[in-house]
Amino acid sequence: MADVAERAGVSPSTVSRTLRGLSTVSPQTRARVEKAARELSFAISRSASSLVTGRTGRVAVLVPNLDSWFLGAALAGLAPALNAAGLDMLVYSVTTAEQRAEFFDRLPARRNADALLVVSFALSPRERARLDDLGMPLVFVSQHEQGRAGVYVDDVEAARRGTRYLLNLGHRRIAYLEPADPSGFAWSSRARLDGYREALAEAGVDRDDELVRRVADWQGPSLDAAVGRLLSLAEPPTAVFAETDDIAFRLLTVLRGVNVPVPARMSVLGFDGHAMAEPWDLSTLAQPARRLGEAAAELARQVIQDSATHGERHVVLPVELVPRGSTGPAPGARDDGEKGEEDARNRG
Amino acid sequence: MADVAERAGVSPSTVSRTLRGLSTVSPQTRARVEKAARELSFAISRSASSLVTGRTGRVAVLVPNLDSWFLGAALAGLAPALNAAGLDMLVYSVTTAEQRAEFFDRLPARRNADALLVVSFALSPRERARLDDLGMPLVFVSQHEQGRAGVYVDDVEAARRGTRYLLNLGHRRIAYLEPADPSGFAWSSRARLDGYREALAEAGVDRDDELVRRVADWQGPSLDAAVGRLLSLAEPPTAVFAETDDIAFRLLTVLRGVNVPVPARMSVLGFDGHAMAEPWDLSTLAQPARRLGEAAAELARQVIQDSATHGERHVVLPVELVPRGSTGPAPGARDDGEKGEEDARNRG
DNA sequence: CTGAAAGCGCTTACAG
DNA sequence: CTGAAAGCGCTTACAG
Repeated sequence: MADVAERAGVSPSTVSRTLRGLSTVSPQTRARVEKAARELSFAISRSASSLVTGRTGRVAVLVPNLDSWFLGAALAGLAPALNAAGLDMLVYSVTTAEQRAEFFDRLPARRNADALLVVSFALSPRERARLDDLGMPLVFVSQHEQGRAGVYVDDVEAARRGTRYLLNLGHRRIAYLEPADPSGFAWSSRARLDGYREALAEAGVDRDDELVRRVADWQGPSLDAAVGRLLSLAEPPTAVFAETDDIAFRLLTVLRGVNVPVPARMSVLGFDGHAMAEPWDLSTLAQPARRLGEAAAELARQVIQDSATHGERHVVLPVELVPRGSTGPAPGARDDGEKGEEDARNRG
Repeated sequence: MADVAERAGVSPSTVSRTLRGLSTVSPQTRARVEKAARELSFAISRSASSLVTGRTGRVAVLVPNLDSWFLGAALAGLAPALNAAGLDMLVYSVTTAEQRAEFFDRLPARRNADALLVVSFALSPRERARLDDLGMPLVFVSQHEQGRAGVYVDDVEAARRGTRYLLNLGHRRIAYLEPADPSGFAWSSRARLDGYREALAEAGVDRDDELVRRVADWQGPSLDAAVGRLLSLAEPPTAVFAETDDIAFRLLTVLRGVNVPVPARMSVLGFDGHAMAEPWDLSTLAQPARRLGEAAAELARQVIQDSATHGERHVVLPVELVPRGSTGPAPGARDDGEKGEEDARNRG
């Protein structure tokens, strides 16, 4: 910066003011400084400036993994939005206990990032306390907590709508497949399961916990086992609600392999709005992952600007049911609408 | 740091030495300092230390998007490996011309990151020049360039092997589907197409550019059009080699929709080793995306350590053909091996 | 093995 | 509108 000052024939103070866009610089001076900076390909040292301002211009993002569709989409929304706000994005993917200890031990200091975005990550009480200790402004993404800034969807309501949709198709035996999270790192609210149960209760369908099965998160045989259990019940389900599209995809594969036609014999409904849901013709509850990321960036900006009032900023984004070919009427269901049509046809 | 020094009854110099793990600190002093630091939840300010050392402890990663399977997997390998080396990961997703100008204008200064990883991103000559000007150490990931550190796979060889596999199944009319990159941001070497052509030439199959079609990168109707073209040729293909698994997935969907059985009437081979390839039963050339990321982290470390000798570090990782159900013998092909078996069976 | 002092490259009152 | 000076929180020779 001293070089730029010399070349432009001004003081470092003036260079600093010019480069930060302060208005208290005369146009001629500004022009000279900008020219000098360009000629020297000068780029400011964030380290030095953050040392004095106390702001780093950086936001840390904590995620439980990086190779899931949801996180990719959320980051794809988050990154440009942060950059547009002049913030850099530091990504920490914490998947092992060791990394976890490291992260909370070393990284979160207020001085190394202006805010921490916690994305679908289940903080322990101790971790929470440590972050608060450090005065780290927090934004929760795809999860929420009282008195904390957060952006998420209404899982209960969405799951309720999804379940109602299946009920409306005449299904009464509706199974629910939830992912087991072996690491326990991912945040889970059980909200989707709650929504599922509420919708069944509303419709007067008896709760049957045999229909709720937990399956290993990614690949592995436990899905086959779950399907086996469901198909061998005295009264097997005619529809399955999968807590994530990833599970739904695997389920579709298993069903195809064991010659259970979808949706003729089994309807399948997913949750996420995964990019592959359309090619798979999977009915799903689409959540706006990208927009969650964008909203998170906006919250981050606000929380950094005044960390006082950030407590109660909650942004809830909508989930849309996208009906596709993987769901259909329950086999043998007495669907009055369809019946009516048939009658009409027969009369015609 | 001054607080810690006071609490431990030592000088800041000693605190600094302790925290950096220098051996020139007596065990008792070290213990006292560490205790004090813990009690104050002290975390060092990277800004201050990088101001004096000239190192930021950060690596910038430039990607053309964030929501593709490949980048997710690569980042999933990269992030923990960088963290393990004590480096933070700054992610820049540059997808529009505006972001692109911003990035090269503002961010890459040597002082704000110790190295830049360029992942599948096509730099313009001017951008290259600017980065060199700034003395930014570069590592190319999933792309390569003479005299530059890089980690990638041998696309030519892999595509050659994939094509040979189809040839060995008796296919002679093999189409090739390549993605169109509307933004032009993604790096492309044409290497896979070259490998495909080489294998055909080796086998004495005439080159037919009617069989090579470019399709829009993501969704959209252009794939249907391409399939229409192929199926309406005088001599339609019996196999399709898709440059990416994403294209292959969409192709499988289209083929199913138009009642072309796979692989009976059409074999489909992908490229990537996408996580969904197994559930889709898609034959593919699997590249080790995660390991590419890990290797990139290692290269970054080396390049930072001595930027002098980083020129010629090239790491080439292997691609494996994973045959699955989407590929089979060409219809009507005279496969001597199978013929032999049939004869044997008939004799038995 | 430990400390005092200088300095990294900025920003920010304070003068003018 | 501009400059001189102090200081942000570290690290690093230099002494001892």
